[in-house]
Amino acid sequence: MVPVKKYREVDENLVRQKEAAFADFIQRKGLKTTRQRNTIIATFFRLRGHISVEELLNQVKQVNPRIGYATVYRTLHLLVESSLVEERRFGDGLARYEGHSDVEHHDHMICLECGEIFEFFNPRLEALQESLAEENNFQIFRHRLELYGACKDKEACNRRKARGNTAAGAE
Amino acid sequence: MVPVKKYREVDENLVRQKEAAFADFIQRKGLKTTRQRNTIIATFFRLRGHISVEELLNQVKQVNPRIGYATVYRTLHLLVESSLVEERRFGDGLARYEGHSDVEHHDHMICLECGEIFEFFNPRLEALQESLAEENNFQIFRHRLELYGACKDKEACNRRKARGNTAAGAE
DNA sequence: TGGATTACGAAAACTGTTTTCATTTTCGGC
DNA sequence: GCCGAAAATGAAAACAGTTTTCGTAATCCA
Ligand SMILES: [Mn+2]
Ligand SMILES: [Mn+2]
Ligand SMILES: [Zn+2]
Ligand SMILES: [Zn+2]
Repeated sequence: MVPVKKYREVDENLVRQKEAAFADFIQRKGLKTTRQRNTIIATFFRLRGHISVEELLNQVKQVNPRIGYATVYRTLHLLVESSLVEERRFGDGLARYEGHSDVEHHDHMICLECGEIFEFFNPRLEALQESLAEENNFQIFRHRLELYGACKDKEACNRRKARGNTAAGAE
Repeated sequence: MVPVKKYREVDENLVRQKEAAFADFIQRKGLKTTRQRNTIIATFFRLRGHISVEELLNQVKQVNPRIGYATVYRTLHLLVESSLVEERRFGDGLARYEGHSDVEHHDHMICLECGEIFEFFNPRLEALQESLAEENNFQIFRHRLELYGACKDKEACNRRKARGNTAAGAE
């Protein structure tokens, strides 16, 4: 398995690069730069993991309490459209978002006990998918692979469960 | 690629087998046999593909128009709990259900143009997932793999698009 | 067959998300 | 700097799919 690059600390250079890329996107689309959007993306890109709308809004409100749900939703849609962010759905009913500046394409293993999400990437798996698509005369745009199960390390798993992990926290 | 077994016609023996299995499940759980549930499962098991609640209800109502949403939802939950049926979500916002009496475990390729869903199964892919989980000290209970893209056979794809396929129809 | 238990169906409630709409902000041209 | 068209905001309403409630009806075992 190829380990997925992980950042425990926020890489400020990367964040600024992302912010600039989003500004570009906004410009290209003829949209306007706003204080709220800046706050939202600045906050989002400094969060790790798989962030729900509510989690993001809570953080955002600490900077500017007047920002509401609608603007967060709208900004996330723009981030997805700009390809700076990907939407995930792990089956708990909420959309989660992850900036993939710091993690290239990857898939997920989700522990149903403790909520931990492990990220992985394997080139053979990707290649195999391509060859299966080929056989079927099908062209893949994107894919989604999720392995649901449980940690085998029960101590670590229980510890996480105890402190109430959610599906949000990857590593 | 290992082709997934497909039934164009309903296999009445299989359906009756499923009905019996569900009756068993109901019994074991101490629940009651009802006319409505019988109608719903009899209808469901005779449908092919990836069925939404609304599609199922429409069919069911042709047999007994008094049956409502709630009972269909409740019965589908029981079917899933009994492992006779699996719930799918292909990202169009609705849950879809498929009885896997006639199709063993399989994954999906979804054409975003025409809505066609191709089913496939590949042992190497399954094995590879297992070995990746192993490496990660993770035990897989179930998984979900979806390839989103487009048919390369554009004539066939357009034909299907023209007659308004939905994500429901797999082959 | 009585009666505790389970199921039903219509409607209300819920959840996450999107839309509406009145108001405010942005920003290119003057 | 100011104008004004265009875009964005936020509160609230609307929405879609699903779940729950609650009064009534059906099931099924002793
Ligand atoms: Mn991830
Ligand atoms: Mn299928
Ligand atoms: Zn765990
Ligand atoms: Zn197609």
